[in-house]
Amino acid sequence: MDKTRSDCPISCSLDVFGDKWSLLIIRDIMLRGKLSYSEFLDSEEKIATNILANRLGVLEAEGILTRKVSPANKSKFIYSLTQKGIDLLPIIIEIMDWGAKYNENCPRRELGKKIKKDKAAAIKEYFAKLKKQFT
Amino acid sequence: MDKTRSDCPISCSLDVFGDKWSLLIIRDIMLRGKLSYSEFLDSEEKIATNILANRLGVLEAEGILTRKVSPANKSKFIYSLTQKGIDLLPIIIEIMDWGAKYNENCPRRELGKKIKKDKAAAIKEYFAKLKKQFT
DNA sequence: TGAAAGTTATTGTAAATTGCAAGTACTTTA
DNA sequence: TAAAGTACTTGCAATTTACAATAACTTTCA
Repeated sequence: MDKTRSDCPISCSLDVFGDKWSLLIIRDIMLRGKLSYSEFLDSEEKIATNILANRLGVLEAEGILTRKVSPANKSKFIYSLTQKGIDLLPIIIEIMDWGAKYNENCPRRELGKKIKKDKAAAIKEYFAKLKKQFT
Repeated sequence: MDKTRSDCPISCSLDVFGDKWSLLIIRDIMLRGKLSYSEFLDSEEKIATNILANRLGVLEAEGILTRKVSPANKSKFIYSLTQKGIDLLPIIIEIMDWGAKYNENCPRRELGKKIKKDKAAAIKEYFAKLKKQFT
């Protein structure tokens, strides 16, 4: 991080992921099983390649994700969430819940329905899933 | 809203408040008792006047806050949270908690400590407080 | 072996957004 | 009636973003 605007934890968090793209990358790796640059690139929101490369660099520099060369394909990187990245789950869940509640045209899918039914249980379930997958 | 990038609830939410400033305005009105343009303007992060005016307009257009002329001063507006705005509380809380956890230099204040002790109770307490204040 | 395809970027240019300083229109206060 | 306060708007420079093209590298396949 270059500079923080204040010592408020909300402000410091927004300094890291307060933009239209960072949390969508986190969503893709956290909830949609995407692990590589090309998978992130073909999401429906159509992120530009330079923005994607920039955000992956920032998120890696912030210790939210890490990358290593794919064993199956040495020209490819596999991205993983760190614990700091996994801990973004409740934020993602709350944003998803709010968005689904207030947008007619945003259907709740599997996770969205679980959240509506029992948010705490859904968070717990996905925390366990992510911990198993990434650590 | 002009256009949404997709029908994903996370993407739709970020279309509304996915920037470095919107949630700081929400923080100010939600947690710091700020109610007017000039109060928002003198927060420590130093938002520019044109950005503030633009974000207040967007947040009002999205139905997250409303404004009415101040009874005490007819040249002044008083901003209030709608239910849609109050429902941003869990997002704010989770972002605050994550930021405090991962930033050495972000001390937990009163609410931060409550969150760490019992997040669900803190959210419940503040929901009640906001409901009383704004509805 | 060598051409084609796939992956993770970088570069260039135009458009959009943001930051900063100044000014405006109106109201309240002294 | 002058001064201060409030909620903006405007102009301009700097930064960020979008979009297209290209590069460097690896793997696949004929």
